[in-house]
Parts: sequence; C-alpha cells; structure tokens
Amino acid sequence: MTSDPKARLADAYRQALAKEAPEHADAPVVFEKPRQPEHGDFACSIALQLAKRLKRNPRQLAESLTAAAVAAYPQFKSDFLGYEIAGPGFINFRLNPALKLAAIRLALQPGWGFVRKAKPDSVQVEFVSANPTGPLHVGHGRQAALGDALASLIEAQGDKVTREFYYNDAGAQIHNLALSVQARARGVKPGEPGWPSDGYAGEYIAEIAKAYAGPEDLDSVRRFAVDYLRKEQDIDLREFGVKFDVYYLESSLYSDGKVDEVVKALTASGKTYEKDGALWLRTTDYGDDKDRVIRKSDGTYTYFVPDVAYHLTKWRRGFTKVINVQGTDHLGTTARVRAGLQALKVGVPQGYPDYVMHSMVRVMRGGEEVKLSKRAGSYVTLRDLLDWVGRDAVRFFLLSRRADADFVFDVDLARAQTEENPVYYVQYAHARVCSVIGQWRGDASRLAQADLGALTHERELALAQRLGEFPDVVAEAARELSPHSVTFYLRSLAAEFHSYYNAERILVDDEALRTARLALCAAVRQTLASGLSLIGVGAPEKM
RNA sequence: GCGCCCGUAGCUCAGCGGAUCAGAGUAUUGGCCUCCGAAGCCAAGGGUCGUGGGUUCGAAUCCCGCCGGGCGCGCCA
Repeated sequence: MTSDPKARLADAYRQALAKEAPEHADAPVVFEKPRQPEHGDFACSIALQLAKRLKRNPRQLAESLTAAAVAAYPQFKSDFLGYEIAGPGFINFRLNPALKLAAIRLALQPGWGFVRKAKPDSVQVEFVSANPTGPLHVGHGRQAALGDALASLIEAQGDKVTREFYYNDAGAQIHNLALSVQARARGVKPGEPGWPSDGYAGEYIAEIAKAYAGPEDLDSVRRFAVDYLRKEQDIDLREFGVKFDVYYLESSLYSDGKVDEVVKALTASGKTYEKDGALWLRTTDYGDDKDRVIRKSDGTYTYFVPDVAYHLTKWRRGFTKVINVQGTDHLGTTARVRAGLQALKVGVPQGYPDYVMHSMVRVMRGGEEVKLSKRAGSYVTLRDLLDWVGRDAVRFFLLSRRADADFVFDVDLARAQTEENPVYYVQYAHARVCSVIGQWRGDASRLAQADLGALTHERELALAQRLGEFPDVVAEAARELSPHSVTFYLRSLAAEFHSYYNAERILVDDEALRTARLALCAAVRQTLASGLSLIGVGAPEKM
C-alpha cells in the first residue's frame, strides 16, 4: 500500500539506504511536518541520524541518499515540486499543489477516512461495567466516552467491534445494596442503629425504598433494587448516546459452570498450592508481583476466578483483540488477569487483553474538590454533567485529554462556560460550512467534478492538506488507543476553516472559483462530520 | 516501603519512537460585522517544559537521583 507520496518516498529511501548503507537498511525513515511553512511540506532527518554512524558529512549524505531515492521514485517529478537540503542536513520536500488538492476529491467520496478490510478482526471493547449499586458517576462517563470512541475508531479501521458491559449482579456489593434498601424501607437512615455496616448512604437508596412496594424479604428487595438501578443506568447511557451489544452477567459464569471449569484447569496446570487453608495460584510465574488466592479458606472463590473465567470467554468467543477500559483504581487487575489466562495454557497470547487505564476524574465544585465515593454517596453523577452541559459538551470535554492524564472537571466552570466550551467551536465550523453551501443554489453533485486548480491561495492549500491528514489521524488514534488526538485534529481543522472563511469569500461571482471553493467547503463539512461522529459528538447544521 | 502513572503559560491541557517543538484553548489587552453565521477572525503580552545530573553535535522528549501529586499493593469486589 503506497497510496500516498509520503509512503512512496519512504519506500524510495529504503531502497536508497539498501544501496548506500546496507548495514542501516532498516533505519526508520520518518517524515515530519515542519511548523514553519518555509521548511516545506514535510521533512526528513535520516541523514542527521546516520551521519555519525557512517562517519559522513550529514549534508553530503542527505544529498546522495536523496539523489538515489529520487532515482528510485519514477513519479517524483509529478508528486513533488522538489526538495532541498537545509541547515545541518534536513531534507525538506515540497509537494505538488495538485496532490494536496487531491484530498478534497477523496474527502467527497463515500467512506472517507474509513478502511475496508477483506478479513476484519473480531475486536471487543469492554467499558463502563458498573455494578448496579448506584447511579453512574463521572468516572463512568469518562469510560463511556473513551470506550465508545475507541470502538468507533477500530470500526473505522475495518474491524468488527463488540461493545460489552460486564457487571456483578450477585456479589457482596449487591447484598449490601439490598440490605441498605431494606433498612431504608424500614425507616432506618445511614448511621442510625440498625443501619448495615457497609451500607450505601446515597439518597438514591431512599428513592428505591420509596418506590418499592413488594414483600420485605431480602431476595425480593435485591431483585427490585438491581432492576431499578440497571434501568436508571440505561437511561443515562442512552442519553449519553452509548449502546452496548452485550451485557454480560457475572452470575452466569457460576450458573454456566465456567467458574468451576477454570478452577479445574488452573489446578490441573500444576501452578497451584495450598497454604493457610487456601488454594493459591503461582501468578508470579507469569509476571505478577505476588501469588493470588483462588479459593479462600472458607471454601468460596475470590473474584479473581470469575475474572479469569470471564476473559476466557472473550478468547473463546473469538475476540482476537480485547480492550478493557478501566479506571486506574483497577491497576492491580492487569497483571493478575493476564497471568491467570496464561496459567490456563489454552493458547491465549501473553499481552491479552489490552487495557486502557484512565485516571479518575476529580470534580471541583464551589472551589472545593468533591471526593468521588460510591459508598459515601456524595459524588457527581454522569447525569449531573449531562444536565449541566449536555451530551456533546461532556463527550468532547472528556475526550480532550489523554486517558491517563489527570482530569479536573470544574463543575462551576463547565456550567458558566457552556457557550465557550470548545465543542461549540468545532460544531460552529460545521454549521457555518453547512450554511454557506446551503445558500448556494447549485447542484451539489457537480462539486465532486469541480476544477480544483482554481484553488491557489496558501490557506486553501493548507486546508486541503489538513483534510488529507484525516485518515492518518484516525488510523493512529485507533492504533494508539488515543481518541483525544481526533479531538485535537478537529479543533485544528475547525480553526483553519474559520480562518479561511474570514479571509476569503466563498460565494464569489467567478463560477469556476466559486465551485472549487464550495468543493473545499463540502470536503471540510464531510471531514468534520466524520470526525465528530467518531467521538460521539453531533454535527449540527444549525446552531 | 514497593510498583505504575503524572509535574509544560495565571488556569485547563496537547506535544514525549530527540532536531523544523516552546504549543492550543481559556483568561488579560488592542483591532475587525453596509458584504457567505462575530458561538468567528487578526494581533500583543505571558513559560530557564518540577529539580539536579547523565547520554547526544542536539533533550520537554531517552537514562539515573531528588522533590511534589494520583492510583495500586486483602483469603474485598
């Protein structure tokens, strides 16, 4: 696949290297986009990197390598205006403007930025996975935004993605939930005599108790409370625009015998031993920092066992790639789960599954930090954020930084600055471009055939070139599991469009120029809409 | 104490397979609507990239120490 000139040029350099410096034939040939436009459209520092090892003058090396590369690149003259050796030995290339403009036509094709694969991989993204013991909090919101965007990005790379939600519907936490609701229904409040020791103090417990009209037995209360909270979570997720393909219940791992099966397999692996009345697994043999208990001295299993059983089902369901989106409070599970899967000796790859860990969201309110504590009940919910700033702004904001970066969500600021949120900047660009195209009374199908040669301004070439980066941005975001780079790309694309829009009139009298500019606008609209949809944000035509 | 992550402009954060990498948004200041949407544009000020070493011709980026912060280190889930 050498569809773009950069890849063709890299190939040419690799051929040149094989001849000029066979011992460094595998040196990475990297092109960067210089910040200063006078340094060309992209630049290569390969000569600087190799000069010392080859004991050659970097500028001379750059010259001879490039001469060889150009010789190995038949279309060089049509793809490039030329190159120059700059400074200590940089090689700067200038693209033929026609090539930059070609991105406009590509962007107007269906499927722009998306890859078609003959054999799609089966990928699973597991995220949110909140237990039904309370409303979703902002951390879940971050996971929902991240997981959904990651899934979309991987789909855009041509793979088949399953969005999955895993939850515990029968463990100790659920028991505490039932006890809390039962106590509340009897008129006992948190802290009062008779309140369960690990009870949930949030007000939603009182709401559930109030809504409950069934018999007093714990089992009925439990079923009602779980059902109530599951529905509430679903409503929030729907409003957030997230849909799951599979909801996987932890309890099914027990009822299907998968937990027993895993215990047997682990025991048979010869990696277990008895100590202090418990059964341990030598996870340290697989990179964990300490061995783990699988069966407690009271005969019950630790949660580690269903965790392994669950991930075994992922493997058996044919997911060759699995991404778990979790908060850093689950940091310890990575090594454990991977070690457990290895111990099963059923051919699961070593790094399976992948993890995207995000740091917890800190919430500032009234100048003070609100601690996120599910048990205390005094945490900001996803619903709060949705009510305050809306779905698009929450999504965009939550995807505006790296997953593992600390995140301070200033509630007061988010409320006060609703209209200054960066999401409006990008959405406005989309609405604006829609508005211009809407005012033109021409035939939209003509735009794809527009003579783009009329576009000669620096801003137009830069905008076209920016459009051309979109597929790379999407591919890299998918590969690096970093949706935030799409967000940053959209911001810069919007900025470039706003700037262009202010500098040049689109609907000029000259028909050829007008049509060419409209084609550029249509390409911008398409790219903004595609990018926004990847991060789950709407692209309104009017605001 | 050990492990992982993070310290970049007043604030919130990008950049971190080294060079052409000192950036964006926001806040502050000054300009731009008789003309396609001013939720916009143009411009200015603002940082020895936590700190001290090391590697390198070249370090925000790689390595080590230190300081500061987050998370994890259960026969809890």
